[in-house]
Parts: sequence; C-alpha cells; structure tokens
Amino acid sequence: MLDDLAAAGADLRSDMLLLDQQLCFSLNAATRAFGSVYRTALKDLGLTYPQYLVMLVLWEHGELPVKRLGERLRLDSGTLSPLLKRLEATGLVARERSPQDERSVIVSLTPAGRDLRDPARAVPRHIGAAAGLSLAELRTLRELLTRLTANLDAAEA
Amino acid sequence: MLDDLAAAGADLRSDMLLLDQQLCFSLNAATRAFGSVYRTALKDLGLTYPQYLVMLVLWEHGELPVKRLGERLRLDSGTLSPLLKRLEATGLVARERSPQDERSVIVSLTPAGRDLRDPARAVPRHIGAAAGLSLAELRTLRELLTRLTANLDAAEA
DNA sequence: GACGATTGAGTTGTGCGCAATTGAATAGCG
DNA sequence: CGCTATTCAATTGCGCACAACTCAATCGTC
Repeated sequence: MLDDLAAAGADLRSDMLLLDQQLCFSLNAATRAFGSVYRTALKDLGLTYPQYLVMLVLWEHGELPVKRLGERLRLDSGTLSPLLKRLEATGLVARERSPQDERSVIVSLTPAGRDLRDPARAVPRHIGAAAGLSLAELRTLRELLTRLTANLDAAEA
Repeated sequence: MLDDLAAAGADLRSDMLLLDQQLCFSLNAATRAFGSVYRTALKDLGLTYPQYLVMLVLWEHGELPVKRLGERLRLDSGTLSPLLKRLEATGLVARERSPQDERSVIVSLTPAGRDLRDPARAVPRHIGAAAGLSLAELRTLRELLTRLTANLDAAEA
C-alpha cells in the first residue's frame, strides 16, 4: 500500500499518517517535559502544575465560578472539584455558593493566594529560558496548537 | 525590572513571559484535545491512547525490553508496568524475562496484538482529518515540539 | 404555580504519570 | 573470588483526567 502510493508519486497521504503518528509522540513528550520543568520550578511554591494553571487564571480574573474556570482550562468538574478542594485546604483559595445562583460555586483568592503571585513571577522566566526557542517560534507554536485544539474540538462535536 | 526593560523599549522579555504562560495553556489543551479524539477513535479497538502509543512502538519494533519502550515514549516503569500488565491481560502482549539479562523484561506482540495493526490503520487517517492542519504546518509543529522537548530535557538535567 | 428539562458541582471508578522505594540481577573493582 | 555499586522492573502513594452518575437549583413551558 505504501509502495502503491510511492509509485504514484503521491506519498502525501502516507506522509500524513507518519507525521500524525510522530506528532502524537512529540506532543505527549513535549507536554510531559514541560510539566516536568514546571514541577521542579513550582516545588518551592507548593503547587502542582495543574494547580499553578488554576492560580494563573485566578490571578488574572480575581474570582470566577468553577464553570468558567473549566472553560478557560478545558477541564471539567470531575478534575477541578478535588483540585480546588486541595487548594482550599492549603489556604490559597476560597469557595462559596453564588447567592444569585445556588448551583454555581465561586472560587476566589485568599490573601495567601494573592501573595503567592509575586514569588510565582520567577517561574515563567525560568521556563522561557529552558525552552530555548525564539520568540517567533514560540508564537508559531502557540498559534498552531491553538488552531489544532479548536479544529479537534470542532471535529469531536 | 520589567519596567526597566519596557522603558528600554524592549518588552521582548515580558512578551516571552506572556507567551510562555499562554503556551502552557495551549500545550495542555492541545494534548487533551488530541487525547480526546484518539480516545473515541480507539474505542472500537479496546485501547486507551497511551496503550495505543505502546502498541505503535511494538508494531514498529516487533519486541523490545521495557527500558527501550520507556525511552521511546519518555515513560518510566512506574507508568509502563501496570499499563503493560493490562495489555497482557487483554491478550495483546506477552512479557518474559530476558534469558541474557534476567533483570530486563522483553515485551512482545501476541498474534492478537499483531492482528490489531490492520484495523488500527484507520485511526491516524481519522485524526489527520480532524486536525485540519496542512502537511507543512504539521511538520513545523512536530519539529518545534521535538526541539522544545530536547531543550527542556537538557535544561532539566 | 406546577413540572419536565437543563445546568452546575460533586462523587465514584478507572487509568495515566511521576517520585520514592524495594528487590533481584548484573557489572566492576579490589 | 568477594564485595560494592549500578541497573532494571515492579510497587506504593499521590495527584490529574475523564466517563458516568447523582443531586440540587434553575429555567421554560404550560
């Protein structure tokens, strides 16, 4: 089959297959390598990588319901609920039912959670250096990943 | 410090910080979106996404020790051992101690595992279509991810 | 206002990912 | 040869991710 296509001079499709397979390897490897560097960088802050991502959103937005947090991070309540309980247990975050809609839970920063923002500023600097890619390359990478995610999510639905 | 740089007309560094933060979001989102599409595509085969990655390596190499499998996939025995036990339980894979070196375990395909390769060929085609990126873009993406991983791993060590 | 449908969090169960540890087999050095 | 150090797989413990489900609150329609 591969020979047939090669013989036809159009191995574009088989290239696509190989690339896709290689892409799933490299995407997974990159995510875990990224996570690994973040993990060591976040160790002093007492945060895991996913917890740090949640804190980033909260530092940006101040407070918001679990639903919005999940949309922003592409995570559902099955993941967020226990994670937020842990963040609450460490005193970084507060959770309370919205008075307007008793179904939703508003997640907000405690003073300790806000105070963590400053020491956390060192983290992306460290990662940026370790990544070793140019600004243009990082931009390209982010843009491709964003489009890939949008396309995949659209195809899924 | 950020102000100093901005005053110098070079917010390249702060751009880097923002980009890095956005990159960790998009990288995570993309990985999970990818995994989600693979999950549904692999449902009929009875494989999870990580199990599929293991099978890909085995389909390519025939058989190899757990160590090599882990190097190829950037996974350690803590992840692979239970995963391989599950693949063994479903009858796709066999595990046996190497006679040359009793420490290492050789993982090989059973006939059922080999037979799964043909129906599995439909999977990357489906993902490639859902990705919605050009061949050139996929190539660029893979290349950037590979370099990113290499750089991060080097920085980690 | 009553009621079925929908929405938002939470829980449970399964599997992945990693750090830390264990234990057995091998390699290397004196 | 004997002893230590290293290597490899497996295990344990913890946290993340997701599917499936529960339950309460809200919305829509009548």
